[in-house]
Amino acid sequence: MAVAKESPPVSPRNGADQEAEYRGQTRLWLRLLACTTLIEGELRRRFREEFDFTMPRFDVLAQLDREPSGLVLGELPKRLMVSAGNLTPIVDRLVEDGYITRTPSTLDRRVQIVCMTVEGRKAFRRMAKSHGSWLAELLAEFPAERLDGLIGELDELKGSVRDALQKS
Amino acid sequence: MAVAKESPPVSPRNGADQEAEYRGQTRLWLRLLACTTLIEGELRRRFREEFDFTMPRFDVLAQLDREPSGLVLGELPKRLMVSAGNLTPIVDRLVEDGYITRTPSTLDRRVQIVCMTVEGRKAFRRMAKSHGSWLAELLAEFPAERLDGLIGELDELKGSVRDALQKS
DNA sequence: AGGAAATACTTTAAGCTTAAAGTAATTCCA
DNA sequence: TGGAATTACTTTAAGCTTAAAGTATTTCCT
Repeated sequence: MAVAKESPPVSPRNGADQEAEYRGQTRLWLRLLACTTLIEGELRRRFREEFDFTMPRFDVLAQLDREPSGLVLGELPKRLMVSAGNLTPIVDRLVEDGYITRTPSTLDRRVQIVCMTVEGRKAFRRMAKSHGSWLAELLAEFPAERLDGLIGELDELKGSVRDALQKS
Repeated sequence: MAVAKESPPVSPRNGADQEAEYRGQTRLWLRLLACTTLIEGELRRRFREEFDFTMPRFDVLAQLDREPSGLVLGELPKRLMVSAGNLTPIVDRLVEDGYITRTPSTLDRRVQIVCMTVEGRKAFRRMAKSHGSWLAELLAEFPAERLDGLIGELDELKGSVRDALQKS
């Protein structure tokens, strides 16, 4: 839509030509999605089988692991790129299960501080180690010397998409 | 885990060394996930706003678009890499809404054939066109001449992961 | 001061997702 | 032939996810 609008073709194009215009981008998207789905499914399966845990819960712990003094609850949706409402029940359960604490701020009664417990940190370290080795296993056949190159490309891709989103 | 088992280090390693061993793979995974999440969120938002539709529904139609004579229902979970139970309510609703038909096979009463309707095909074409141009827009800043290279890398990555999964 | 706007978070409704268990039909094979 | 195993699909329970609406608190501004 925006493409056709922003750079109108000199001559009218038929459906096939238009399709050809964005085939590369569509193919890239499908590959990206396939890779992510494949890896995510396997990671989820292993988290469940080995630790009876879910990835969203792990992701929350991973954020808190980097913040010894805890984090304002509202930071989590931003960092994890999920909605705020999403986190409420996930944090609820992590508190229930003793992995984290949720403390109302004394300065602003709307704000809550979440912080990993000692047990939470221990559990996270254990799971993080497995998580890393699972990834190393799953990606073992991909040439290690090309990892950084691919990471760089994906970084650029992410930047491009962010820029495009800013504009729209 | 498997890495440590399959190629035991000559000398014992401390935690930091172990972590370094798979940091590249972890970073790659996080980039991959970030790119996918970013794009997927935007596509979902646009599907909802423009067409009041969801991506899983679109994915089903995309599969059926390539099969003029329909598809055995059981093929969908395989192609879309989702569970069978997942598709039941999605297909239910696509049938309800008139996008597809679901016909019991006369040869095997366990089997159902799903097939796009004329209206479904029309709706799909319209959405697919937008889908493509959205992707072109979102990826517009990424150098077009490097698309194929990245696609190739992701293809290889996918193959590597598939191989690793086969082994495990 | 005191009302409007903004902020932080929760709740709700709808839909996606999976694993596991369940149902019905078919095939396999002894 | 007739029971066991397999296959195709559905159902269920639990959890993730979002958008939108709701609540409580704070800030901003007149």
